[in-house]
Amino acid sequence: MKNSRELLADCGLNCTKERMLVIEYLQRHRTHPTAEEIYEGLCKMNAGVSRATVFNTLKTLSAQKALLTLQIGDGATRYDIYTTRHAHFRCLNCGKIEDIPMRKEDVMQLPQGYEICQSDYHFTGYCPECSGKSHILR
Amino acid sequence: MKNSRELLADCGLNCTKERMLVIEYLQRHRTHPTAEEIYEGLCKMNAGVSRATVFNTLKTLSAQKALLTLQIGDGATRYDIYTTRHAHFRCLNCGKIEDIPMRKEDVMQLPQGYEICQSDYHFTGYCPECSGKSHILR
DNA sequence: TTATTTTTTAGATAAAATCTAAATCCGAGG
DNA sequence: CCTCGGATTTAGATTTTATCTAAAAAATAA
Repeated sequence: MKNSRELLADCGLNCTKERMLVIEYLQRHRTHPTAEEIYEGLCKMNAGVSRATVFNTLKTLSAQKALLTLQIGDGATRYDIYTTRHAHFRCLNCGKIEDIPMRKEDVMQLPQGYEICQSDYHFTGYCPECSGKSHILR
Repeated sequence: MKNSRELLADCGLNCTKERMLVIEYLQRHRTHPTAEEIYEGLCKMNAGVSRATVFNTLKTLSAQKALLTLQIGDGATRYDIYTTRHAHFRCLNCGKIEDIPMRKEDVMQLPQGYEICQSDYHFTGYCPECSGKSHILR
């Protein structure tokens, strides 16, 4: 796994303490957190990083394709520092968002002429742990 | 194409003038509009429908799976009244959102145990019309 | 019709993200 | 190491998107 300093250098971005903290938070928390969750996590560490910086950093890194942005239908944008091809699954019962491996043959080909910069494959439903349970809460 | 009255009946929803107007707007505008765009469109028609009603109606209809909600990464949620299986493509140059047909074999299978309620396959990039053009504006 | 329930409404509120402009930091060049 | 200029950070204001509230209106049931 690339460290935060290397990752920033590869993106051609200056190395700042704030950017490193955001990257390292995402590397430690593979839960697809929102900007707000990252901000609160850093606050608890007394990192002294402002909310605007968290948003700025996430925006800058995603412009460099150093992280994925996820709009998976439960409000705020979520972020994923692992950028190798995979799909996402969100459980309607427990709320967790899981990475789903994607094989090459799972990637849909678009008609000639489209230039793809990004693709997102999202599933919503009940995960194996929640699927068997009573549906009363639904 | 089902008319708005039939569509509401099929969902077990009361038939109101406001709901019919929202459904008919979506049937006439296959551009994947936002709630705000629908509201403004109805205002121009002097439909006298409030913003809250547009949001309420969209939420009610999507809970009944009578329409798709799209979070395709450019801000507000977008809506699509055509609910047969298809993917979406958003052009970074001209901004349009296109429907992309999906064959059965394009649908990825998840591992055993997952219960899928919804799946979304979104592509972002440059459409055939914009792909050839100068990249200066990017 | 009358009663009951559902829906609509305008405006207030909340949530998510961006903007602003002043302060601070980074790092290239000396 | 030090300085300078551009890049970055910051707190708070603002904007955007969506939801909440409770009273009024409309739809449905009796």
